[in-house]
Amino acid sequence: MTQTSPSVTGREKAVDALRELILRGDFPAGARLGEVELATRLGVSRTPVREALTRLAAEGLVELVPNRGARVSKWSVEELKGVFDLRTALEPELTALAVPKAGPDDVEELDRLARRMVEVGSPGAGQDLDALVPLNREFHGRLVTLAGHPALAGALASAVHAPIVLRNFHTYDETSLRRSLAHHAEIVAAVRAGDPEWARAVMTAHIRNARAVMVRAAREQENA
Amino acid sequence: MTQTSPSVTGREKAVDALRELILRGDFPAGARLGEVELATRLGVSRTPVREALTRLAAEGLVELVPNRGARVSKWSVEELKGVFDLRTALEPELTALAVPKAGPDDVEELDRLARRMVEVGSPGAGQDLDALVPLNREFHGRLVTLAGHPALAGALASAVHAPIVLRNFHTYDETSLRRSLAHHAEIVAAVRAGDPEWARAVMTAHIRNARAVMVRAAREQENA
DNA sequence: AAACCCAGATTTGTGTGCAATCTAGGACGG
DNA sequence: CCGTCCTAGATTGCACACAAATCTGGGTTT
Repeated sequence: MTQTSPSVTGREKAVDALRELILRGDFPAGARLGEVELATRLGVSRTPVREALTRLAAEGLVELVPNRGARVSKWSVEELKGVFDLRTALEPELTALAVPKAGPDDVEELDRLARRMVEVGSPGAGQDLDALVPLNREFHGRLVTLAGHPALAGALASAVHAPIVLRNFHTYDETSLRRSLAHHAEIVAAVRAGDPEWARAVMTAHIRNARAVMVRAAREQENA
Repeated sequence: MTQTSPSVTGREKAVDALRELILRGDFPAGARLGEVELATRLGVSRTPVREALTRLAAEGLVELVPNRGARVSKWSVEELKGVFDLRTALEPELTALAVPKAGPDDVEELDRLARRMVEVGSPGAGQDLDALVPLNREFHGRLVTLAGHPALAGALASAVHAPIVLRNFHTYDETSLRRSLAHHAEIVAAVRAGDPEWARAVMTAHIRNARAVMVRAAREQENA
């Protein structure tokens, strides 16, 4: 679902820039997004900014209330559950589809990403939870791209955004984090073995593990 | 996925009006959508029209090419298959979720819709395939709403649009059409019986039947 | 005759002004 | 003291104007 076209128009530039800003966490969830503020920051006028906001609203990244402007989306516990239900319905299937399409280079790259995540994710001196976010995006994104199924991928895209905005890896307890990293490695093994059902099963477990972590974190935050 | 808010702003008005125009078939698939033309037709300026177009593009109803305007979406055979894969992944699940939430009134209404579809859909003097389209939308829409799962429903929405734009019932052969109408009745029976798995299975069959019909029709059209 | 090229016309992209709406804060009355 | 009303500032929604890009048709060249 990444934008691959040249994007010469200001609107596309604004969409990509703003999406990246939000996904990278420059704006906290719930933050107000003033049109003039964004226009200044992105170096364009309000018009392309408005169009970018409507588009990101359609992607689910921002919420748009008439006459009251835009905010970075927030998710209630129930909404978060729903988002992970959606991932559960789609991402294991996409993973299974990706398996027969993965060539040696793809497996190699997935393996590299999984190993790198273990490096920066393991507790200790070198741990860097923020570095985990882009690596994780890349890992899941590669699998989705390999699947070669734009319709499913498009439907999944908005569901993948939610946990990213919530800066997820900081909410993992150590056990769940290790489990999650192990899942990545096991998915690579399944892909290498050419076993779609194995990959599907591990991805399902991976998502349900993440769901448990995120739901617990969101519930705690709601009660605070 | 239906817009329930008052929608006082011109943009919302434009989105809803334009979506309805496209779904009702006022514009054929692939038709060019000029901004000034739409602005005149909807009685607003180009600005809200542009925002409506970007939103409908996100819903998958229109395709937006930079500097070259908007067209009503067309689907290749491969894309159509993908869209039905998405429906297969989501709609049976939503149907199963709807079963325990349906009250007597809901069952009654679904039954009424299913019967009405048999009336206007059965070959003979009273057959009116165009009248089938809104009834079918209503039937599936009710089930989705009952499920009470906004995340899944949102992801499904774009997938439901595609067959509607293609004015689907004209492409059904008689056997497939009777089968489709029977599915509706059987889903009502499953809901009445409170059996989610039954409902899920029939909905899966319903979608695969539709998929076969649409794919065949699209392939013929592509070879013409 | 076919391909190319170039200007005019049309259409989209962007900036900006103004009206409508919302928000914050204080004055007023209970 | 608390709640309501009202006003001022700020922000969004929309329309319009201009700039940039694309499309069309006719004429020229090979």
